[in-house]
Amino acid sequence: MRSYAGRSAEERRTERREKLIEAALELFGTEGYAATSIEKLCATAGVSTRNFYQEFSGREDLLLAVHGQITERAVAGIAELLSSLENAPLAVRISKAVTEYVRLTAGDPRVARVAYVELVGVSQTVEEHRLSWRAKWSALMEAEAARAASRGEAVTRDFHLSTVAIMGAVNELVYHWSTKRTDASRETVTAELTRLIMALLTVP
Amino acid sequence: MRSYAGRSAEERRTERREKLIEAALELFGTEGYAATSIEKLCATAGVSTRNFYQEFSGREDLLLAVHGQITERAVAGIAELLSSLENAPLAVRISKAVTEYVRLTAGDPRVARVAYVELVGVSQTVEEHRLSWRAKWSALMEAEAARAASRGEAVTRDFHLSTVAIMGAVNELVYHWSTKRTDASRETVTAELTRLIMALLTVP
DNA sequence: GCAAACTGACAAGACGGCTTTTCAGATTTA
DNA sequence: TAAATCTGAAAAGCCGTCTTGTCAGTTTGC
Repeated sequence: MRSYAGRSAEERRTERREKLIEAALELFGTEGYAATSIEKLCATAGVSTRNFYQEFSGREDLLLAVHGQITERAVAGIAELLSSLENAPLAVRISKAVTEYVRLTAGDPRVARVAYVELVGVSQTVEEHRLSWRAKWSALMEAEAARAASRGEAVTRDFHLSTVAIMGAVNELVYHWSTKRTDASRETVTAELTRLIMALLTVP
Repeated sequence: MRSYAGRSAEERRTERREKLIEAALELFGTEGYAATSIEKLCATAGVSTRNFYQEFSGREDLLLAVHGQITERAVAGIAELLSSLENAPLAVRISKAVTEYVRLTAGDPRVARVAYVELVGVSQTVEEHRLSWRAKWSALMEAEAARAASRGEAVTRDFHLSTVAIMGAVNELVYHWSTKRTDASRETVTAELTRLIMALLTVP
């Protein structure tokens, strides 16, 4: 491996990888995963098919990479936000977390589509990836609920099913809003979700 | 067209159609839509590929037929149930409707998988079909909410976003439970959903 | 300047599924 | 019984995609 065009081999690989992930976000997020061939991906990224197979084992691998990037950003953003609101009241923590989540995932409609539509039902492998992320989100929310309960801000009960329901509600609403923004303002959407989550945490 | 093997042409066509829909439910619901070829479908149904193309324009057409059957049964079941509970209190109507919905869609895990996973993100056409059904459910729920409000059983506000959130919550939880029944009893699931819906209808 | 390494573009083989056609055999009607 | 009709099974052509291999041209290190 030798440097080339002023860049090291490592840099060239990383750059190609990023260009392919960007192209995947664009194509998977607008035309759909099923309708996107590897040739289209490479043409959009300005990369040869040979390069493609140097970075990814196939189209599915690229899909997982795109989703991984999206979700890692979202998890990191929410975790950082919550830790910065250490002593804020529950309603504020929930409201700000929801607002940030909506911003991160629905800010770009392509992101929402990849995360909530294109990733679903692709294959056994992708499905396992999807469900494992879902479990992580669920655990994060259960921890937050337990914290609220211990501070007397929420009732004490098993919140596992509640977190699953919340994920469904949040994702469906975020996707709905990302496709039909005329339906309501962003504030209305976050208010609706905050109301739902607060209700689940405080109603016995 | 002539009768054959004691059956009219119409009967033979209907029977083949039903056998194909049953095979599709089995294969789409266990191995997945993407992994199911037309040959597999025909072999499972005990029908030739020639017959297949006499009944359906392609694999996607069959998927829509399966989902149509599932959803029509669910809508009809819920509508009938609600009209039979004309004067029952809201909590009872919601609870029984949720119970019936869970029974209809999660009773058979294959049904849940086809409805909530395999139908998502297949193609533009299928997506339109899916979103139009979602809009119908939303309208049904909005009407029910308006009815409850006029009887003083719910607050008066725009419930559109709430119905979208409810659909997400219900579908996610039903699917979750249909795959991991050990997590909770059916009663726990319906109780969780009833709580969520009642909270959204009564919290301002 | 030169050999070695790397590049993108292109092509070609492999593969699998879709869709139509063919065909021999079974069943019905006259 | 004979002709017409319908049947399932098999095959064959078609198509698009994936994946690997080749190649001439460019850049690098010495």
